Amino acid sequence: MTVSRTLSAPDSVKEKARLRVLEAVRTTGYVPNLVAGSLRSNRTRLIACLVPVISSGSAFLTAVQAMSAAFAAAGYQVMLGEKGYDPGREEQLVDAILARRPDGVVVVGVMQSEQARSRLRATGIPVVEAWDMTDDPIDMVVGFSHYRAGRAIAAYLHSQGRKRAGMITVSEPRAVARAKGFVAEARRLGLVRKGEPLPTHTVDAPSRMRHGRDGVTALRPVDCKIDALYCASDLIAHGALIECASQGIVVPEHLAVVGFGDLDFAADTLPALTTLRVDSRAIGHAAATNMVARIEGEGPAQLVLDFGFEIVRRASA
Amino acid sequence: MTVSRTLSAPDSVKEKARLRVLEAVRTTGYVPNLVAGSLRSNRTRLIACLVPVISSGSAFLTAVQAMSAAFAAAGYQVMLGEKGYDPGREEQLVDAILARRPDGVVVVGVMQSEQARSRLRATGIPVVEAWDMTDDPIDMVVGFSHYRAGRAIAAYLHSQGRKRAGMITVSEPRAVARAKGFVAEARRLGLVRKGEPLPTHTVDAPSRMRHGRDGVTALRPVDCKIDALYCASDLIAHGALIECASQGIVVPEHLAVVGFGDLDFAADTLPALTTLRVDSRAIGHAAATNMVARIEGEGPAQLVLDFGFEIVRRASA
DNA sequence: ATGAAAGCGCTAACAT
DNA sequence: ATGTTAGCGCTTTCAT
Repeated sequence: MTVSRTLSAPDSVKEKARLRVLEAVRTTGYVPNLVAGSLRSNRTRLIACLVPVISSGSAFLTAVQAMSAAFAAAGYQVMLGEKGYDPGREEQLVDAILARRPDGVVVVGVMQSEQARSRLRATGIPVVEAWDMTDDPIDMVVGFSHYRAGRAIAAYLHSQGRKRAGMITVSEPRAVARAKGFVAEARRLGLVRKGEPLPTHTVDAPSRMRHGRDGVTALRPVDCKIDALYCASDLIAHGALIECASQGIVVPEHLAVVGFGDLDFAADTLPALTTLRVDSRAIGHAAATNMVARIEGEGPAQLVLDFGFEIVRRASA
Repeated sequence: MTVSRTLSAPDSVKEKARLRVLEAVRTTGYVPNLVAGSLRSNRTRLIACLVPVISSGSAFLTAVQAMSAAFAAAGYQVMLGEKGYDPGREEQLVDAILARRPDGVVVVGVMQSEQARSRLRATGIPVVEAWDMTDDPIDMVVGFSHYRAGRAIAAYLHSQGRKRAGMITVSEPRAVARAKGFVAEARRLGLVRKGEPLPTHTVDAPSRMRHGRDGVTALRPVDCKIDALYCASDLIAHGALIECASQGIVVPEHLAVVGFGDLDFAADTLPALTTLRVDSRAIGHAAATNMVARIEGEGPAQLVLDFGFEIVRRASA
């Protein structure tokens, strides 16, 4: 017990005993067995973090990074799981995760599978859904509304005097929500021809610059007379800028281009990219600190944090 | 015991008993406690994966993704740890990790701290150092030589008739190794003026497109008469291409630009980026499968896998 | 094919 | 401030 106390609550041990213990720890190379400790105390100090995919250019990576740093600082380790975009996989993953008895689960993006959601809820374990808003949270939510983000982009383009909108979007739940918001607002503001669909090019996640190039080629902005293009990610938008340059379409004179995410290259494209910024670092940090507070019993019983977003106006729109 | 067997070795249980167990599992919502199982069996089915940083645009992310998929398929969960670029942090992290008794540790890039290395070695736990080669491995190594990669890029530029080389590099161990190789070979081949240093712009990790733009501005390729530029990452190279375009420096006529990593946007820049490709997916997969084989007792006693690299010739050089 | 006994290495709870 | 006892929920081992 004196060893245990020395390592977990040094102040409760007299200096003399503590020094003897630390000396013995050093000479023997003793490393405590957290597996045993976890079994007894029913606390693993493990957090499961479920992400859609591990891929560069995903805007949420920054949130994951901020989160993992904040958790590490509080003495928690992060276990990573890839949900993929398949609900069946989610259920398996949730069971594999729960078997390890994490002290908390962070879901980046909402969990699709209803069965997985109810399984999580049933355990009573703290859950943060990060990077999205939902009407029916499992537990805590920290993020922003993708639907409203899409609307804000359409409104911005309209406010800049644009007349006809097009978009390149991704078949991934958050991007779909943004696309819906974009279309709804674009239609409301007259950026879409009556009775016609909004010119759209849809690609599979995860986004790549290639998709932006292909999207511009497929949409043929000159022919279909659009003067504003929303892209579901900055990576796609960057590809669109490049394709425009190579086709002689002048941005923003002929075509305004808006991205999403304000990734760290957005200010350095030609022309600099107008985009929607989300404070990923803050979201990740808040997800972690609220989770830790909840676990350690000082947390909020309920929590819905909407961090919102802002349009970053640069040269491309 | 029949429950335990049903869940871990179903074939050793008669069908009747098995069905009863599975039915009970379903109705009670029983989720086995792997913490207890791990304590008794001394196997956690956890793999610790230590990465330099979680950041988009790092070429090794693809390796991490392939690895985590292969581990998941084999029934192992991945615990993520950020080493940062600070050796002190490495030691703390290694202790925190070892306390969880992972069945294996994957280090992306070699471990800097000698103390951390010997601590890992002392435990006898399987270790894979991935994404690099080293003369003094802790255990297994799967990767390629960054030094040779740097040399290959210099040799390629020389073979294309280039006369004077410059570079934009990053203060991160792997990039430093490449830079050394690049300088050595460039000097040997006469791409550097006698008695002068190779024109170099150095930035902090992780790389960003901004660094490429700043690097071109700082190096002033026209004034210092370089006609070949090596960039430590594709992201930096892309920034360099953009800055060249905005300054009217024509690539490749005035300046050949080579990147590193062959990230998925490399073919889509203007002009398309010549770069050095590493088969990250294969490296990640091999790291995982060899680790699993070793853990499960069928693995190689020793292992050094050099996956090499290839120059992908595109328009920029 | 199934069951009984023991114990993995800690820490909660209680005693001194 | 330190020590004693018991037990977390499994799996190994041995018995039937």
